Amino acid sequence: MIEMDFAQKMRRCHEYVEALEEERRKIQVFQRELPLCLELVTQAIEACKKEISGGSTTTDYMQGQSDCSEQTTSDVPVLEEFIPIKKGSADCSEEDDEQESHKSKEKNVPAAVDHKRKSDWLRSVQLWNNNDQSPDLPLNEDEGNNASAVGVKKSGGAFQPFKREKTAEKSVQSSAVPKTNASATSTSTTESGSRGGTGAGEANNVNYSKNDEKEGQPSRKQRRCWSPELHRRFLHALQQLGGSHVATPKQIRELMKVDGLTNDEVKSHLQKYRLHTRRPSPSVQQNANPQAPQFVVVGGIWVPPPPEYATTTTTSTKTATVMPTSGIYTPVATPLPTLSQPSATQPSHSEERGSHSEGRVHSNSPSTSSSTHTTTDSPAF
DNA sequence: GGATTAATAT
DNA sequence: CATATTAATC
Repeated sequence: MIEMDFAQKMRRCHEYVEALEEERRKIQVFQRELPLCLELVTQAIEACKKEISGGSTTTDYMQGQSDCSEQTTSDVPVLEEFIPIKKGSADCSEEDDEQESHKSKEKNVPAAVDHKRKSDWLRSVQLWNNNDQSPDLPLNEDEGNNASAVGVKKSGGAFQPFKREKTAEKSVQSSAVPKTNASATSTSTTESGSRGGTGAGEANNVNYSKNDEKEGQPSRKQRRCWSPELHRRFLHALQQLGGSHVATPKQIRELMKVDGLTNDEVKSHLQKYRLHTRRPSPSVQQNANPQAPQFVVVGGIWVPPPPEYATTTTTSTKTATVMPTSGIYTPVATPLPTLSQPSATQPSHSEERGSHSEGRVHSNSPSTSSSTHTTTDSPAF
């Protein structure tokens, strides 16, 4: 009883390694943005393999993949997990609860304190607003649904067209722009439609046109929320295009297949994304090591680099200790269920994928050509 | 693509 | 009320 079969252990190890490798393939594309991440994963893989091949007796850590509690302070802060943190903010959130339990449930959470700290920085830099389908932004995923990996979107109270509660008053100025148009109707009915027939019904676009008739007050567009879902797609697109540095908003938009999404919106988001992927803390306490990014993005969430990097080695030698701390984590990058746009509701299909003004021929090779370069350089942004 | 501006959130 | 974030515009 005390110990499970070695065979079983082995199996687990293998599975883990496989999972890791898969993740590695996924982030390969982002090696520029998250070199550290890549390296860490690689190291983890190696360590695991080593462990497997070598005598695997001392492997305590494999034990339930949910143990190692106390903190893994040492190394491998590796992709803990991601799961969009929610910020119960008003605008577009309706998620409810248990994200926390979500994460912690599967694998232990080190310590309350630690956890707190983490979430702290985690939430400090999120890119999206937590809601899935924004009230007025119908993303059209086809029914295939893609609620797969990322913590299952709660399709539950999906949307409420009018949800401006607290902000309502302030944003009233935009009141002139009742974004609550048709959305109410269609959405309300298919609230669960998060995966149901989402795209179909809602043709409502975000037209908050500046001035319709009277009032030449060019009010700004209603802020659109980048839900995790949206961001996810954004990332996917980015990935397919070969990275945030080569992707162009136009292309991204097309790949995302979200109608109502404009170029500028994507552009803006991209800008922010790049900003965040760079060096968030350019000021104080600069690391001696410019190579080590301050933050990296994992599955859309920015995570801080391990303390080790701050002072110690660049090429982690001590990596040997790397271990599969956090047992199984759910991959954020889901297979991307072949999005398809059911309804082409945007007149602005001028430059679809037929005319790439830019002759960018990115070879998207996320999965296939992952071999040679593993932990390599960090371009130093 | 980057800098500003405006609206919000904290 | 000041500051930080973030999306919209310039």
